Amino acid sequence: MDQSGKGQAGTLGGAAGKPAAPEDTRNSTKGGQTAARVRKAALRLFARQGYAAVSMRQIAAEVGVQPGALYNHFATKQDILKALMLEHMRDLLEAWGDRRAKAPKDADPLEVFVSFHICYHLSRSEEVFISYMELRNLEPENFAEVERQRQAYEAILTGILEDGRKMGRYHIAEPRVATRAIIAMLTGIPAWYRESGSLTVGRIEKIYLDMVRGSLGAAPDLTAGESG
Amino acid sequence: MDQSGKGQAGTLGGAAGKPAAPEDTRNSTKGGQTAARVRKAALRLFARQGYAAVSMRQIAAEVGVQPGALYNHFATKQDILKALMLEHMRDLLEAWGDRRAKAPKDADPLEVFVSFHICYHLSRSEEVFISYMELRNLEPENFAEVERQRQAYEAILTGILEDGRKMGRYHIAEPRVATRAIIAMLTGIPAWYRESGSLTVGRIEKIYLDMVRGSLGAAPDLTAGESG
Amino acid sequence: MDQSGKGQAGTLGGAAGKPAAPEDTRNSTKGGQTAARVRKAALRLFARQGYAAVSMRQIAAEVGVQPGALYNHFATKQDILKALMLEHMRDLLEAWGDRRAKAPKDADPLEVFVSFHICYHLSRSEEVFISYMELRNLEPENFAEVERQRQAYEAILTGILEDGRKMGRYHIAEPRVATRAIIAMLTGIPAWYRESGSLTVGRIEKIYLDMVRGSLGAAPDLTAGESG
Amino acid sequence: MDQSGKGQAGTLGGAAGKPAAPEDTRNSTKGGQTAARVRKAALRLFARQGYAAVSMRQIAAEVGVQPGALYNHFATKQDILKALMLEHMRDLLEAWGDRRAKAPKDADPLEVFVSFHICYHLSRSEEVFISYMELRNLEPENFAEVERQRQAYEAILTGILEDGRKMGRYHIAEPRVATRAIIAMLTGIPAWYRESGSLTVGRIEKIYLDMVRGSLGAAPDLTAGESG
DNA sequence: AATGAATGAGAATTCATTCAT
DNA sequence: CATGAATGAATTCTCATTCAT
Repeated sequence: MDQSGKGQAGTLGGAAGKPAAPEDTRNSTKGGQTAARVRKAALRLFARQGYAAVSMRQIAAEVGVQPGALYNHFATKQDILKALMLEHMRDLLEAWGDRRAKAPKDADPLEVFVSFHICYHLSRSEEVFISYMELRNLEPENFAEVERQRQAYEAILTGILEDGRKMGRYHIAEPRVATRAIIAMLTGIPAWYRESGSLTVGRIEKIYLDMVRGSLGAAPDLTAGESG
Repeated sequence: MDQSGKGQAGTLGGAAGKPAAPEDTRNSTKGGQTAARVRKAALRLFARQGYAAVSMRQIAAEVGVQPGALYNHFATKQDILKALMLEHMRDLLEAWGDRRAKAPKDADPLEVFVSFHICYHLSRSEEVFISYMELRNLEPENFAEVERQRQAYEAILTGILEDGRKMGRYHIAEPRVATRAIIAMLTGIPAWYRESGSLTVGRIEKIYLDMVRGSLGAAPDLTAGESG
Repeated sequence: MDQSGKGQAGTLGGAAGKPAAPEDTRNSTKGGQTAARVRKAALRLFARQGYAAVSMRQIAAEVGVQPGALYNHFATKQDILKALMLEHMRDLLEAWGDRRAKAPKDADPLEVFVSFHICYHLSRSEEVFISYMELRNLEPENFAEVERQRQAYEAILTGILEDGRKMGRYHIAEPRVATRAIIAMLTGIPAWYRESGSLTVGRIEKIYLDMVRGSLGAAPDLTAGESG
Repeated sequence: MDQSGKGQAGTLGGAAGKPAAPEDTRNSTKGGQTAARVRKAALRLFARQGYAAVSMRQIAAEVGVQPGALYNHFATKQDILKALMLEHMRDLLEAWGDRRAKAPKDADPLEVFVSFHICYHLSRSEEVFISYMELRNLEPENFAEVERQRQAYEAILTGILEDGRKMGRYHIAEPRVATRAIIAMLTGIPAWYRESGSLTVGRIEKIYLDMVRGSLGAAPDLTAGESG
């Protein structure tokens, strides 16, 4: 019953991002289409109101279907959440794999990661938001699976930091701590970013990359002037 | 059922809003004691399960009282959340006022703030957690009030950063962005910190202070060696 | 549980009358004053919302007192209703006694009764309304008592009708039926009467007296022209 | 617990308002049957105990269903009341339309109306009772609708009276007042009428018709002797 | 694959009433 | 005589889920 100190996240307000592609589940059948619409509706509603505050009836209404019909696609409400979160983590790791593969060999891995993280999190802000906020509503098994993937993702950055430290580029006391600090910093962006604001994504990437480098004790990137 | 150690991140702010009635937290009368116990029980439960997932029955059971008795102290469930959040923000700002007053005149303001933020957030992790997670469950008016205080709190750090920039100590493109980045970084700590872990609070303060300074382009503090 | 066919009444809207005199209970003590205010508040509320829909809390709020204080004056909510209804019937019969005593010996008893009934019911419309509407909410014993007094009141008119029949003035098949018909007709007045309307009470009395006389097959009263 | 024979009186009206959806009363589907049973149970219970004193649980128990199931048929408790009252008024006006159509051309309209009103109100006494007692529990919009129909019904009698006055048959000062007086008189019947009593409906009709005619200053109907 | 109706549990809140102070 | 706090039961209504059609 007691679950203390769980999942604090700050991407409040979230939801400014583009909706997940409906092809995610690659279903061209009528049922598959409905399942995708359920996922989409649940994603929006969970992000805005929270898993516990959203009813199956609300989701059904959003989809334009009776509540009972949802159970043709998901066995329980919990299963919808599980699907959203597991797919999000899987997509995140997949997307990182793609990005790394496409990056030039001589690119700064830290820069690639920071840029990727910011872009991805801004474009999938609802999934990201849910992934932080609703962890405690996952059943233990599902929670463990997501946690594993989260750690895998963190390990990517930790690896980059350790490599950089070995090469003398970064001065880091605790790579695991630095990893968390950086990811927290970056993940906070969607909480305040607005497309309508004055800052472009590119500018945000630049600012944050500089801050991240600085926090690692790295020499500033001299290919550009002082950021700002 | 217990799934501890879930992710926490986010930006924070705050301002000297209207204080809640001081009687709210009095402890002298019988009713005041019950009200305090309600607050405490709700704090724990909201932090662990989330506002929407906690029932008044649960709170009452925790307090050792019938559900109806809660309504002698709080008109609605929402009012409990409102009280917890407004009091937290008020306390946070008050605590900062105390800390700043006690700090030596020649202390580095950034260091004082970072140290304060980490200590306070580690010592009041449930309030902090709720303040991030349950914002969306606040009714608009209450939300606006909390938001005002949050912004006032952020303004403290922004002020420190701008002063440092004027003095040439910090190289910051966008103080508002830097503020959010730093607060997100610091606020993420309670999500992974465990008293039983190997890192002391003092050590965490040191590591984060170095990272924060670095992120601001400040010269490292040479009174100690490489942080570690 | 089953109370079929009870108390249909039509004095809807009621409540245009003057409040009952607070001296009803002849209490000059502080407590007596509160009791009177409870009665008054309950009268208004019962008339407007119905006994079942009014809470002790509402009554207390109207009186400006905490709910528990009501129990210093009435043992139960039912007792308030009982007091209002029994006092109303007692007052009605008392008022009739007064009126008859004051009437000139040669006055037409029917005219006196009709005039009395209309005036009294218009001036005490809330009590009247409650007396019809809330009969079914009286406990059986209290109901029986009120019913007895109601029958006593009806018997007054029945007596007048029977006297008139014996004297050949009225042509009535069933005096008991005629009694109910006339009382229903008269009691319906407060449901539509408005002080702000174009009809004075005097005019209403005239119209109804003519109708009542006609319904009894009496020769019209030639002391005035055709009513209208 | 059973206290029968409580007072009933009042004025009534009605008009050809918007018909409720005709599916409301269908009986073909399983749900339609349940809805009809809900209506029936609520009718009985509201008539006996009053709207405010009846709980959804009680209605559900009467229907033999769980309380939640009621909400598949009526969105709120208020909606049940609304349905009962609107349908009653609609049925009353429809029934009058039928009766008038069937009456011989040379029949006395007043006689037709009085006979219709008495019969209809004796045969539908629960609906009638609720329609008088629970008006104040209708939400304003629903109340207005019922009121409109009530006035339309009253207008039928007012029309008859005015026609009779023009023809010199009736001597009436205020047809609107006379309408209310007559309707109050007639509507009071179900409050005391018992099938087991000594008076037949036919006899009651005769007595009341004579009283009504007399109250209008009409010559008594000489096709029968003194009513009785 | 969807509907309409149902279940059984549980939600927030209110109720009449009691009682120590 | 009034208060503030409590009880225990009840209130309307919503919930996730099931299932025959």
